[in-house]
Amino acid sequence: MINVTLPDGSQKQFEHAPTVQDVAVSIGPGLAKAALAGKVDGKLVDSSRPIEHDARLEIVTEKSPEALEIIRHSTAHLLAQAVQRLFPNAQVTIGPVIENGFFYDFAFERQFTTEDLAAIEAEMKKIAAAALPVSRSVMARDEAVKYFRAKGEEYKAQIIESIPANEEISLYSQGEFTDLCRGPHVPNTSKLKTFKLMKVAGAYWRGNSDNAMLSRIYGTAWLNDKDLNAYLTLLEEAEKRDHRKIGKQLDLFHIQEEAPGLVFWHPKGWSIWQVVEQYMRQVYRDSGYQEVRCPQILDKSLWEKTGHWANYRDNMFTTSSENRDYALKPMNCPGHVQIYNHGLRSYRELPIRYGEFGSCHRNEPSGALHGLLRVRGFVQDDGHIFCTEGQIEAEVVAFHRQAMDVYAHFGFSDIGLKIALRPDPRIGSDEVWDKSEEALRSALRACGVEWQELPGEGAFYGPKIEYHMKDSIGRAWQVGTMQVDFSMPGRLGAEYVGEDSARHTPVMLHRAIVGSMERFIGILIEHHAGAFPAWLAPVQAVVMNITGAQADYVTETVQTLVAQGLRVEGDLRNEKIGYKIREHTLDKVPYLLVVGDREKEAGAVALRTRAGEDLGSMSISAFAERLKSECVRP
RNA sequence: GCUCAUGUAGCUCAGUCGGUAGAGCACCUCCUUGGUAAGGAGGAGGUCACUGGUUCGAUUCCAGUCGUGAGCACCA
Repeated sequence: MINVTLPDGSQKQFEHAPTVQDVAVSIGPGLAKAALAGKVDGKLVDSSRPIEHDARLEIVTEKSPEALEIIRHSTAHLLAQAVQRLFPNAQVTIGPVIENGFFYDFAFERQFTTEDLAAIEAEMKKIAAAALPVSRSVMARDEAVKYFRAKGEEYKAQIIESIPANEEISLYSQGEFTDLCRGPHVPNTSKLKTFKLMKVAGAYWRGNSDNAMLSRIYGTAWLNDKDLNAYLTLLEEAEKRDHRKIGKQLDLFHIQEEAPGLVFWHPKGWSIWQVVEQYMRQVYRDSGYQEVRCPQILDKSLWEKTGHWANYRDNMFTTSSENRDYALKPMNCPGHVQIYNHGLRSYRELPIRYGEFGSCHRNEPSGALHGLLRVRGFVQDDGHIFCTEGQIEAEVVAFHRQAMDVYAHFGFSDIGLKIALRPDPRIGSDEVWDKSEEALRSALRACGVEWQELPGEGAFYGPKIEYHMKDSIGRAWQVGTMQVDFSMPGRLGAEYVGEDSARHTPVMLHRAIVGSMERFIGILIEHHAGAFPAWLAPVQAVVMNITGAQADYVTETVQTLVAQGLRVEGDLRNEKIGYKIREHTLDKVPYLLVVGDREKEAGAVALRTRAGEDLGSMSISAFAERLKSECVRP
């Protein structure tokens, strides 16, 4: 007798071990039809799995949170089956579920192309329509290796060989197709209704660039068409916001062939940059930093001391002159240490905080470049704090609060915190790492916030807090960072005289709030879709005349507003007012000021927002006050 | 860096099964002075990314280089 307890607490008895499906049938035909899988004592299993002892059971249907993952996983198998039907020589490798979908990597004599996708997708639809039952079987490991090798599936055999010999290997079959898989899967292929193949790409076998390049097919799968369409709409929305596209449309910046990964800032883009930089400069002042400026190019010997020359030379741009080798700085910290070292420091001076808008160059691999988001030349709002161990926590807490204020001011309220812990190749003893990691934890604890920990993700010289901010369409971007470094000050000979009149090595904190200015502005562009709030907008208002009769008045009005520090332009072109409004609306100028005889007469402007809202007529000074009030720092 | 795709006027794109190219917008000139998302007419503008090869002839086909895009790898 098997006792099955359902989520509502009710119990059902069965003579012999029932399958999940049997239990569903016993509850009702609707549930029987909807069952995708089961959760037996909290463990996900196939609906065909027998329940052999008393257990709690939850029937997984489309309404369950686990449903999507099961469907996506099964759709990955569907993809593999379709590919092998159309391309019998293609070997299967792995096909996991990822955010919003799945992929499957194949080893094939050529890469798949976009043209192949349509045929593959059609075959998938055919298999789904055939409602092939999906069945699970178990095999001993070595037997499974032989089985796949006999089928010519070398990659699959390798995967299985890496599984411990005593472990049970489960296989899933649908029609002629069998794949190694943990499962669970849907009971038959007709449960897979809403999917779409998205793109093809190369991917290294086992994620290692020394290995063969496989052909990867990405797909997405959802419970219904509505969800699929919502996802596709989101992708379209993201594409519309692409900062490379908007940067071109709004004439903010460009990148050209002669300078890959390096940005030419146009007047309007530089205007945004200046607003951000001046704001961050004020943040430096407000939080006790002294702004400094260091050379771009430094002798090789310095990079040897820091360890860069040995470990990161490939990523540094180098140059030479008169038999000396130099490198363009990839980071600002060594420079700041030189300033710190220029004089004998006392414990009384600590903490010393230096801030720089530090221009850095890193020779990123060409394939990594991406608009403003991944560049070879960039400017960081980079600061370094030299302090004692005892001062770390207070400094981290102060930084955290400041950073959160800045993000809020830029319109980001959802910030995720992560602590990246010791990586494998690293410098410094475990004791120092324990101390550093704990310092970050206790600082965040003092701030009363939650964080996630990422083992192995820290920098080689110390752990770091990462700030990830979510934008208006829910994408998270890593921006700020706070890193504890017990190593570099010692390597570069930084010291201070302590209370005991002996020399000590200070701790160094590396910190940035916006991170790279280029990247941050790219994120701002995408977050606002180019419609910047007035305080950031390159042009805050355009004054336009209806006929030539108001030209002088427009010029005067522009001068009045510009004199007050507002970014205002006039549009005196011989065009109809509708044309000018359309154009500046598309340029996403926050305020459009229309001037006809009536306004000229009254010394006023007629105000319209880029959203098309008519704010009526107001005096020039009233408008100036309105705009200024929007630009005030909190 | 790797795989695949891609590179035509300032922008967005068409086109040439090999005979040196076309649209819309933008730009310039003229007409129009019009009250809230495109008034009209005309004009100018391209060594079709670069370098080689095949060919009577290449922007078109082939190879390489560079850039860009999507992934992968990388991101101190």
